[in-house]
Amino acid sequence: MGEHDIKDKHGEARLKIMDAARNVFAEMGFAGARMDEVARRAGVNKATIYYHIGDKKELYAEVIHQVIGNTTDRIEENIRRAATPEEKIMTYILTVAEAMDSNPQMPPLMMREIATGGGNLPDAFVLEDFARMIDLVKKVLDEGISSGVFAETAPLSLHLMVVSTLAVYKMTFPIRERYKDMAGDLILPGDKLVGPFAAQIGRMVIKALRRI
Amino acid sequence: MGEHDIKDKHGEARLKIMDAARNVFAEMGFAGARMDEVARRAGVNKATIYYHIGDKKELYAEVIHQVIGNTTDRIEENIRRAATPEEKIMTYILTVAEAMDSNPQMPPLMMREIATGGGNLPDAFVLEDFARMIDLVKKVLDEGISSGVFAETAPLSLHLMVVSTLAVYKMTFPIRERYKDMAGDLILPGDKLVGPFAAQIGRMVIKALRRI
DNA sequence: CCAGAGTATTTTACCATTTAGTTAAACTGA
DNA sequence: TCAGTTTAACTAAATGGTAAAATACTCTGG
Repeated sequence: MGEHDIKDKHGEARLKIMDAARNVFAEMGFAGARMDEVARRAGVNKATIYYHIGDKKELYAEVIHQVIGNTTDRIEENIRRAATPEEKIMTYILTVAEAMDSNPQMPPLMMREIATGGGNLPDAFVLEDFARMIDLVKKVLDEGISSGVFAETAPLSLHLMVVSTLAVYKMTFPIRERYKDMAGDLILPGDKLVGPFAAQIGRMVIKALRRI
Repeated sequence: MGEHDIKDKHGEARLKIMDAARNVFAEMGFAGARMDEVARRAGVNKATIYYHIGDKKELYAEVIHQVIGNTTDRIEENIRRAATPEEKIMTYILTVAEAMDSNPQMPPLMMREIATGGGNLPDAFVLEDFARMIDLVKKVLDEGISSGVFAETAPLSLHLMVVSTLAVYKMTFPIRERYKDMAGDLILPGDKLVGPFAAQIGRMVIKALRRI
């Protein structure tokens, strides 16, 4: 522990580097990201990155860990406050949406990582975070199933559905924006998830989960 | 037209190049893809790529066009054969699943493109293909809504949900495989979409769409 | 409180490699 | 011969990474 805290003492350079790296990796992907660009945005010399963190791979792993861990924490916390299984599902969906809204680097990082088959994922953290998340969903589903409101459903299916739908909606904003004129009312507006879109997805998911 | 046919005459080099390029871009993304690697896999000198197709961007655009156009065609065709709106929705989902199963480069290409905000998308084709797809979904939904079986639903929401869920499931196969031992029954097996997974998603989506 | 030795951090300047793209020569078939 | 095609060889720029000098900071004994 005490290792992925924000930083103990004079971690200002480290913070600025991580912040810049998160954005650069999200925008350009691992291969597209440039160490020079990270240094430029962090307002730091490139060699400083190597001094504080390490090479490109280590920097990337650090970024992924930070983002995934942070989000999982939030969801776990919020879900506790809801009462019924249906409320818990809705809370879970809204919290994922909220996490993506307030942490816009998360969807692209996630999607790119998935697109590479997780090739750059550092085992250590990710397994833990990921398993924790699925387990969370499973518990809510089990509660709903045993109380008779939910039909039998695979937790992973549900989770993939929720996360991918929200992430893709978020990420397609520029594309939707670009083709707005031509497609008219077919195109949904906005890039905020929290609001009509997340609510609609929430309702659809709950309907899909219900017995009968 | 006659321009995105497989090729008229001695298009063997072109075919091999496109085939290699599709795979390399799918595996490595645009920035990660190397022209030398494409040439190597195509069994062709690098300069031949520039002679037949053009630079990296043109090659990429060609690949995207081929993949998206091809898939949209298939869905449009298959959906015609279904009778009721519910059957059409199921057909639509199964066809997307089938397209992804038989064209495994599609999900990663799609996801990466979405993750970059469509930055590399060539306007010309994509707009057309994309609009066609959404319009298709809209017609099926409208039919179901006016006949009273479906509730009002945004076509784009539905489409994003279906496509992203299937793509993400497909792409998480290596990750799921990797963590199989630890997570036990939480992890769904297999990488084929057509079968239990697509069927389950189909059922869930239809339930979600139903009035009441 | 301070000199200055010692440590941590940052920067400059650089290298080796990779990579997109080009050129001009060689080859092929009609 | 000649247009179409392929190839080897090359270039220029970009890029990940490093070594060593320069700077900032900390801590000690006087």
